[in-house]
Amino acid sequence: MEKDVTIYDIARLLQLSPATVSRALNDHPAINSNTKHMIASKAKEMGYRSNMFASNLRRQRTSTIGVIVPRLDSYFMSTVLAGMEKVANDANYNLIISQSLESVKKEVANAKTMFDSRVDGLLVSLAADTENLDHFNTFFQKGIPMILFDRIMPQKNCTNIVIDNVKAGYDATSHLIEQGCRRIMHMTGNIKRNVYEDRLKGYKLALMDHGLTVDDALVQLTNLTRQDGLQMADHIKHMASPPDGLFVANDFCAVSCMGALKANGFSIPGDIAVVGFNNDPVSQVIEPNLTTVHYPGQEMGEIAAQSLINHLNGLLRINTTNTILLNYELVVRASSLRTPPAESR
Amino acid sequence: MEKDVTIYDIARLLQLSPATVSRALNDHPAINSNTKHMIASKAKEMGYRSNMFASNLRRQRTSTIGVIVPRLDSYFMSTVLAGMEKVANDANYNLIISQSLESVKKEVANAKTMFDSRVDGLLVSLAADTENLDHFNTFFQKGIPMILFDRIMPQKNCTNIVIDNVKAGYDATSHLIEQGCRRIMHMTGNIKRNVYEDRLKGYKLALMDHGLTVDDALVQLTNLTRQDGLQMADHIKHMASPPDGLFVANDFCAVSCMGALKANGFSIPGDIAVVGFNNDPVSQVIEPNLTTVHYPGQEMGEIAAQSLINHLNGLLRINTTNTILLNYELVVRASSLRTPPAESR
DNA sequence: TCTAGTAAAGCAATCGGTTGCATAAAAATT
DNA sequence: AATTTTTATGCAACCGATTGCTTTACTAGA
Repeated sequence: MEKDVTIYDIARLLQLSPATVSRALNDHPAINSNTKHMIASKAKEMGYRSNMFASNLRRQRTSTIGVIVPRLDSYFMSTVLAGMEKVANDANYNLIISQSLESVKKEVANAKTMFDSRVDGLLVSLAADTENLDHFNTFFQKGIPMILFDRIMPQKNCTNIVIDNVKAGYDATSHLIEQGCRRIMHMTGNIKRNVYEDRLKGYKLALMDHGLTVDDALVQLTNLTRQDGLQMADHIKHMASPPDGLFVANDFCAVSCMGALKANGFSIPGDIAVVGFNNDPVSQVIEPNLTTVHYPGQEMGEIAAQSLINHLNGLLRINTTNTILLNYELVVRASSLRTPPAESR
Repeated sequence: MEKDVTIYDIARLLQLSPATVSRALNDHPAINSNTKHMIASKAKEMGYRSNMFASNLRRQRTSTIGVIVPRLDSYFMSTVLAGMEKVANDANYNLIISQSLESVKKEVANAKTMFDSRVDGLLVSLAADTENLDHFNTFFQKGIPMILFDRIMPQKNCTNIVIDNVKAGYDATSHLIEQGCRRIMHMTGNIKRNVYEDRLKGYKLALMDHGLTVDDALVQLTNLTRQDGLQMADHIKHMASPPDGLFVANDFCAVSCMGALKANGFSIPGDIAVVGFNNDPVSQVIEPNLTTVHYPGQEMGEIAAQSLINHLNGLLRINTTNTILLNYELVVRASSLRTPPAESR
């Protein structure tokens, strides 16, 4: 357990002052480039590593970014984090990641922890039942930048990164209509969350644009769990006139519902055509494969992290409320395809 | 953007020395309890938060634990991390989480980052192709404790936390045998990893104990991806005498294989009984529901984190190579049940 | 009353970089 | 040759909490 090498050790060996060593290692312009090289190689030789705590203490910043997400256990979130990690590593930032498990209470606690850890900035995707951003006020007051992604909420001085969920919901619903569906059910999550609210909006718009009426009985708000999917299948079974199309705002729930529907004798897509959301791997496990909306997690993570870091480095200002929209893609698979695909020439 | 409150501010207002304030806040015995209360309430009133960097710098420790896992996007890993987070928060430790994405290269990079961040300890689950622990040598040399969980590798001075994969594999295979299977195929991952190696061992032992011979053609090493599952189904379809039982070391892969088998006209469990591993939620999506091995992620995370923290606090020594075994459970579902369940009275 | 003992609090050094402000040496200008 | 400018480096204070050692103020025992 040898002692750590410090800039003082390097300075002593090279007959220089610690100040010079510090500047050299930070590539300060006032240092002669020969000196820099000499110091750099000596540092490497001695196995020097900068003491982040001394540095942070003096600089009053931490090179740490806090990340709060509802859950880690989705393919989507995993790719988001991979993207963030990549960017953060390249920029010499650390990530502190925590999950709210969809509860405001835990989100509040996480925010406090992040604050006490003095993160330089925050990347957040909101829990299901978060009503407001009051628990982030300490950050706003201190001018600590925060970026919301995917599960967002309008907020002054806060960049949002998201896909156009209204349009995506519109496309998904329109696709079902084009496949001949006329009674389309929409199953979604807590509409406090933009992602669900907007998909619902898109659903309604698509119906209206195609001359269909919105039947409130066909809009079902749930928690989108496996259990909810099963219950919905049961509900559909007992409906006087069941839907002929089903748009679920989450693949996993869609898939569990499909399984139960099949077990109850519904044919998919014959009786009911189904579209999910997120392009979770499970969508390719179920038979028939699930039509879904894909959007780029890795890219969303990279952009979120990069925007935050750029802002921290003064390269970009997040002073005006601004929103970055990413592209999505409707991935059509068998669960919704009633017409044979158009001939490809 | 007000300035932060420091112990000097508190000291000045209360006409005390910073030393006393520091000791009081750390509940030092030499401080009068009235003084402690007075300081504590003043600190709260002023919104004081300790500067971890000053503290870390002085104490030469970071109150940070590094976590390296292959991937974040499994239900299992998400629960593990939830458990770690809980324990770490309660003990005032921070977590730095990174994923190796199953690549040694990234694992090495992550280890370096963790080292430079001066984590107090490390919790690691190894990537698929990690051959040795050389990239953690810097930690061993410095005496920084490390605990391996789930994907482990024997190592001096390193606690391992794991389930008895041999026994679990044995139980899964025995269950299939009890259901009347005689040609049981085993599909597993890279047997560099204990989890796969051991499950394979258990599989072989069970066969032998029940008087069945091990047929190498029935042991398939793959990456356990969706694609691998599909290919395996195809392979089985073309076998002269297909297996009547299938034990897959991963639920997701098992499920994709099942789907393809069904599409090829195999009945499950009639023609082939299937058992998976991990109790992933997807096991309850597929029809028939998948028999699988459940083990407690949250608990594994809690125990790993708690053991590490105890060691850091000197309450527990990880000096001898020791292994903590957690319980698992074979969850029998329809995919393997050929006999009606015994009457429950 | 005097001294030893104890409880409570303060002094000052320390952890390892960073940075504003000198300073010294070399180069350029007059 | 004298002066200004540029380049390269050093000095020393600072960031905020911690802690070994002292000091002060009481209390108890002789």
